[in-house]
Amino acid sequence: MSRSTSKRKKSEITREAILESARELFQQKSYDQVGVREIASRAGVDAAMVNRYFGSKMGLFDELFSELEDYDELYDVPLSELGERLARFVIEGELRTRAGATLPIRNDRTLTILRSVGCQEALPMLRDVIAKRLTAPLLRALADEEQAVEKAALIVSSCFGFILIHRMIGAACVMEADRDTVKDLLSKNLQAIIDA
Amino acid sequence: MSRSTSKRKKSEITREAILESARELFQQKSYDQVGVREIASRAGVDAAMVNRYFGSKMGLFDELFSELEDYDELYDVPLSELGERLARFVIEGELRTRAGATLPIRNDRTLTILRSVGCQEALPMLRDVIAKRLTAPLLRALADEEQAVEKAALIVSSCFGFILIHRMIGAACVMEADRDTVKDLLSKNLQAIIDA
DNA sequence: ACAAAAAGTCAACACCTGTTGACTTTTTTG
DNA sequence: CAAAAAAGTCAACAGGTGTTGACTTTTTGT
Repeated sequence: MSRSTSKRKKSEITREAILESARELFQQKSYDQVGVREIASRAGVDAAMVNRYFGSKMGLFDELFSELEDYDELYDVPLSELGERLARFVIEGELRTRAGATLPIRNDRTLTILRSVGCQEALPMLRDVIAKRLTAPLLRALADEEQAVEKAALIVSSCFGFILIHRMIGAACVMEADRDTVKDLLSKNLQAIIDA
Repeated sequence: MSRSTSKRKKSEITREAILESARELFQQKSYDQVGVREIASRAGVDAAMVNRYFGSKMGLFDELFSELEDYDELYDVPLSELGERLARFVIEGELRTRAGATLPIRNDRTLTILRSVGCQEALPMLRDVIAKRLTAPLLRALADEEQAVEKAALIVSSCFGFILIHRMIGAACVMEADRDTVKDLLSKNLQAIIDA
């Protein structure tokens, strides 16, 4: 009944401020290029708060992937349409259903994974996220297909590869390419893997 | 005529020792996870030697890409065979001609690129290497095709993506996949992009 | 309103980083 | 052989890192 139940508890606010700051920064830079002081100051709090709320810098980083969306929705479509859906997701960064509604799935966290994949300290956890959260649902969707494992490996490679080259490296060849043409090519390409 | 012309000049030896040490380490860890002291000690010299011979840590890193092989050879094959050749190169890491000779092309440096692609300091240079040394020859090979830029973008994405998932992340789905099946799928997949 | 508990601040610790300049040792040259 | 030049060593610098514990302020429950 005290004034703190109407507003969110203060601790919740700063905790969320730290998380939001970390989301932004870890999407721009790799794990060891982002300092706890930088995260804290952007959140308007002291650096020690990171350790208070998340135990350690790695604890905070870990938390970013606990809040990862459920990717089963992404694959919840007839196999004959999966290629196109994946291409849209990879290139547009978000996913709209045919009806026009926006699914709560964005691939921002994929970029965060890629940024820090060079950090030995973070790699084991990221590998785990990729396996359990991203690949496993795809494998489930492909379960009835022959060579499901190999197809999944190639699909994951292609998707990550495109996001890497496009959003992270910003390689010239991709930036100069026509967006719709690329989307069409990628769409048919992914579908070809599925149908192989 | 002094004894130093028979043996290689001492300075050449340590210079090469530093380079070899750097090649190994930067292939295993990212740019900012490898220290100059680590490089030097593995080469059996003092850390200050890195700065003496290469100006700075970044100067040494830069040097690793000056010695990059010429990738024109990789694409010097009829377009109808390019898909298979790229797949072999990506998966096996080296390239044998039909005759059995080994071309002096390895994709080790590709791994070095991927390891450090998360480092803001190194990214501009790596982006340049990708554009000028890896992508440009491919674009030349595809010059007569329609949608050459878009096809190149997708091919580069797929190749980098596979090396990323396979050699760097070591994701479960790829490690469990049957090597020959994956090679066959990737080969046909890349060829499909070329022929699209 | 008072005491207990939670939240936040601050300074310091121990360690590591790339780089530099003075110094010593080795090699080459005249 | 002696002097000049090259090669290598060493210690220190200035800055940054994540983390911690003591302390102060704010909020909570009675």
